Amino acid sequence: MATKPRSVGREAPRIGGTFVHFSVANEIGQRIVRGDYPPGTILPNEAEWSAMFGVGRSVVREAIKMLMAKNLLASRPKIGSWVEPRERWNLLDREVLTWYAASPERRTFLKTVQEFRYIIEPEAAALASQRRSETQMEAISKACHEMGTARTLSERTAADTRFHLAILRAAGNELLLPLGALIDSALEGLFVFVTREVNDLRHAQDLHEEIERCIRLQRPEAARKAVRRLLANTDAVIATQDSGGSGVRSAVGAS
Amino acid sequence: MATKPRSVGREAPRIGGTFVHFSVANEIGQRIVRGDYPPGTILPNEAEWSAMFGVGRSVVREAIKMLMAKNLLASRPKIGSWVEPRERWNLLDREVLTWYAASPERRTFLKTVQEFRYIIEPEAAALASQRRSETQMEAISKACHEMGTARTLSERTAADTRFHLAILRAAGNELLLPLGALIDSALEGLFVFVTREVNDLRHAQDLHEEIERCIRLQRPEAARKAVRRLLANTDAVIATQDSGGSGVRSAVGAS
DNA sequence: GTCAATATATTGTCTGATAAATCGGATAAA
DNA sequence: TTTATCCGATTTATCAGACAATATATTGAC
Repeated sequence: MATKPRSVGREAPRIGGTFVHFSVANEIGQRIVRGDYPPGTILPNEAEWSAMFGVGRSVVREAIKMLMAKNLLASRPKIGSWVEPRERWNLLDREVLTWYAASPERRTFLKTVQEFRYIIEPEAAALASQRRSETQMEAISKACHEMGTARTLSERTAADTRFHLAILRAAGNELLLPLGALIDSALEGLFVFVTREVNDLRHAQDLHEEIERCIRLQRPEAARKAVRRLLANTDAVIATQDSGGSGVRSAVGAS
Repeated sequence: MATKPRSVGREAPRIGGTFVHFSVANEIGQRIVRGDYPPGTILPNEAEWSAMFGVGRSVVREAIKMLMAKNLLASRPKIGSWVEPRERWNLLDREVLTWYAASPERRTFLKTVQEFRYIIEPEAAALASQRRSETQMEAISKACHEMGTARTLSERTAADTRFHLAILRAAGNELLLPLGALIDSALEGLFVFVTREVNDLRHAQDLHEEIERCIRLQRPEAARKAVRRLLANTDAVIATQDSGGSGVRSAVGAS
């Protein structure tokens, strides 16, 4: 069973468990967001991609349809496929955001996302403090507590993410949750973590617990302010690493 | 040119100017969001869709890839395609939101979107009042003025949309703009308009102009409050129509 | 020089065939 | 009886080759 014949009739049709059209979409999408093909550019035609990646034309077509669904490109007969203007891109898409995070504009990306959190999260916390059910409150408290007792950094980050998502869920708006999940997954995708001294960690934990308390006590305005304090703290961390580090594994966590 | 021969060699490969795979994706997507196939359901297979719509298999496959790109479904050999759980859907997508708006849950949708605007737009206005450039300010003022002088309702609505988008653009966050465009297009997709008496229209116009003024004078906090007032006004309209109307062409505009 | 017909290149669509993956049942073994 | 293994069937994944539709570019006519 360990060594099945595996009769490879053709060249590997799959790569690492994901399907080929997915890989191709990923590759082309990344190139577009990265800026290899600026908006307005006519992309290589189907045949060229096909030859370039060594896959069938249908695979290329399906990959392109996936990118069309994200508004990264459009196409018409005889013209070819072209990159859509940036404003049309569906930036609120997990994959697109991931590609963005991996692009040379990573710095801009970080600032944009961080600012975006200033808009979303305070309000979410306020809503959550008004509407959270008991079960939702438990989930929030549990995640918060687990953040405090986490032994490894990745454990802590995971709990942090759960904490934020639990708040968004408790806010009870169907559009808020995907938005938060989007941001979290984009940041997570950077594979970078907050590297703070213990003091900072302790401080961050206090800030999280304050948020938890505000939501428990159902105090919207206080919750809003608490979240703002937490975000300001993260800002400071970003700023530090930004100015200080050259290529220092710079740094933002889910918190 | 009006009556080209059109030599239809085969059965109409296109429908109303849009390509077939697009129509098919639209149809299947709408059915999923509408709830015809609840999450977890195995969808009809390629051959069935193909026969059902009278199109080739490649068209079905490409349509399905587009829906996969929106996380509405996933598929694997021998299993077929199944509807993904709702939490995975990319609700922050223009088309998905449009399908949602057209579903039986339209009521829920309206409430969710309206609440969402409470979160986004006040902050956007505050940011805009701090960062708007002169050109951006001109765009905002122009749209606001055109709202006041519009002769038809649809003209007014269009100007209203421009007004909101101009503010979001001036806020200078790359993630904010798609979000606003998303909301506007979703509401617009409802094909419903605010039907107020002249008094209400006048009042709404005043509220818009107040926002414009706050942004011009660069007063973030005042802008925030002005937007909240505008939204509250819209809320009232929705509530009225909600309780009053049976099927009364009920009602939300871009404002 | 302007306008119309034609050539051409590219995507859109259809069809048929092979590969891969997995479910379900049948069969064999403990 | 229960468990493990194998085989067949079904469905998507992929390939390959064809024709249709369409818009640009070229060419020709006036």
